[in-house]
Amino acid sequence: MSIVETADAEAGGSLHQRILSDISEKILSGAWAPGHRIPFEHELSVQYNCSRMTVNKALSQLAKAGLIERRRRSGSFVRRPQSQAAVLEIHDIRIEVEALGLPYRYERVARHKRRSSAEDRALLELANLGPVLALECGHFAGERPFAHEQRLINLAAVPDAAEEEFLAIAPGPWLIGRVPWSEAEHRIRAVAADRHIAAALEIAAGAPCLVVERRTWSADHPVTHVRFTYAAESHTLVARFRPQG
Amino acid sequence: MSIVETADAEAGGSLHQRILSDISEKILSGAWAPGHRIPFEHELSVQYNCSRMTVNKALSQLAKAGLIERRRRSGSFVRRPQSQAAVLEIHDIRIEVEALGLPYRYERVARHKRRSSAEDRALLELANLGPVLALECGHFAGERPFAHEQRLINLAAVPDAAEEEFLAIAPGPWLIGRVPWSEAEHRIRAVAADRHIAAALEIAAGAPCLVVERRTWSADHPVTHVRFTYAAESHTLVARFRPQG
DNA sequence: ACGGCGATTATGTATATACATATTGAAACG
DNA sequence: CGTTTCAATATGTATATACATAATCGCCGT
Repeated sequence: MSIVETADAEAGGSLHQRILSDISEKILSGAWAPGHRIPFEHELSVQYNCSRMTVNKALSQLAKAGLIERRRRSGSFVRRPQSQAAVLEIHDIRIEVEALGLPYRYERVARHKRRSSAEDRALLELANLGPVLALECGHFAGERPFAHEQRLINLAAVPDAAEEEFLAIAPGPWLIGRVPWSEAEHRIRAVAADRHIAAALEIAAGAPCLVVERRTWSADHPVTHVRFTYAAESHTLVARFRPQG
Repeated sequence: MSIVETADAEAGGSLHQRILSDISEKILSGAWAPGHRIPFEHELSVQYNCSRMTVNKALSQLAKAGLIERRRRSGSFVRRPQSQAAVLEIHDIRIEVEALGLPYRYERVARHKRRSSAEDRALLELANLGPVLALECGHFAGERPFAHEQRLINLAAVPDAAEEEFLAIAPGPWLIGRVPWSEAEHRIRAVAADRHIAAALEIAAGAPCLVVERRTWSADHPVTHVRFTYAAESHTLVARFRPQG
């Protein structure tokens, strides 16, 4: 029967959002097993006391997300989940280089403390204004540049970083242990080297590079955003895993 | 002026689908650069001779897919190519493409059955000689090439594959379910497009591409090696995770 | 000039309605 | 008895309309 009526506390704000999250909760919790037929749009519109269009919006999104399957004239059904979890390990460049048997060298190129620009805040997903530390560093394998690092540190989350020069120690290892991260996000893509990167990596402008960006949070506070750029020949990311667990 | 009127040949079928793919084509092709303001809902509804709701549906999906950003009172803007892609876990291209709200199309380009060459055996980490199936396939998002697939299948491990033409179904989905994999390895790197890849992806030779290679084993037997090549603009891998819970 | 305030505007959500489309199940028919 | 036809039904798409919400612009008064 109707759960709603008074529309008490909820998250999404909008009604279709709420319907969507109610249903996906049922599916993800296992209350509605794969194959289970979801109430018809018409029934849900009565339950939630809304129009069919609103229910349709929610169900369409669930279908696009792959949680349910819709069949005309038959109804909507919970789909079997079909994903495997893979975890990409966080890599420490020194270890990568040394694993290659090459001597590792670190170099701090630049360091600026500043009020966060709009771009900084976008990269960090930082809501409020506040100071950031912008760093630029080189990582070398033997004589050759191995990776170029561009990093932002949210000084509101890590005030100690303001006092550190990062001349002897790279920001990655410095942060680890000092700031326990609770969540991280990697973005991996290929780009053409611009002039700045080309010079830093000693490659031709326009040459393909692998970019790995990582954003890290600690207890919902953005901590750091870092972009590593590797010359194409120098690097391959490897992730090995087994299905499920 | 109105491009539509008679609603000539198109793909998605529905109007909002068509609007969506028109706009994403403009964005993915670079015709509308990041920051570009997209016509207002009102303007598009005039252009396409439809209601604002229909345009809204298309733009909302584009926003959810991350291609555009919508700001009240200001309009909708092309976002920086932090395009979208499912997490590293699922690597089903159809799902990635459909998550963008674009129609997916698959095409088998070539298929050869042959005795494994030395290179084949190296890619598959295959110890003994034996037949392999070499496939080349195209994956499209709307009209644009999204990814190029080059695959080897170890026929000793999957004899059924010798009888399959892979004209209607992509080898990835075909293999899943038929061959339970026990282990997989990903290699991710950036390369410059050679002539073959450039032609397949409709990009310039030498342009940066993201290459994802996956090797899969089932009970210690190599099953398949696949290489997906993406044009740089079209793809960003995203992996988000927590250390434990 | 400066700061506040309301009007304007684009998007966000929801509604009632309409018709299209695919599929099911049952009735009609050879 | 099998097949065809047809109506019922659930989803798919589109429309006109309405009001909410947020952000911007310009006006106004101090």
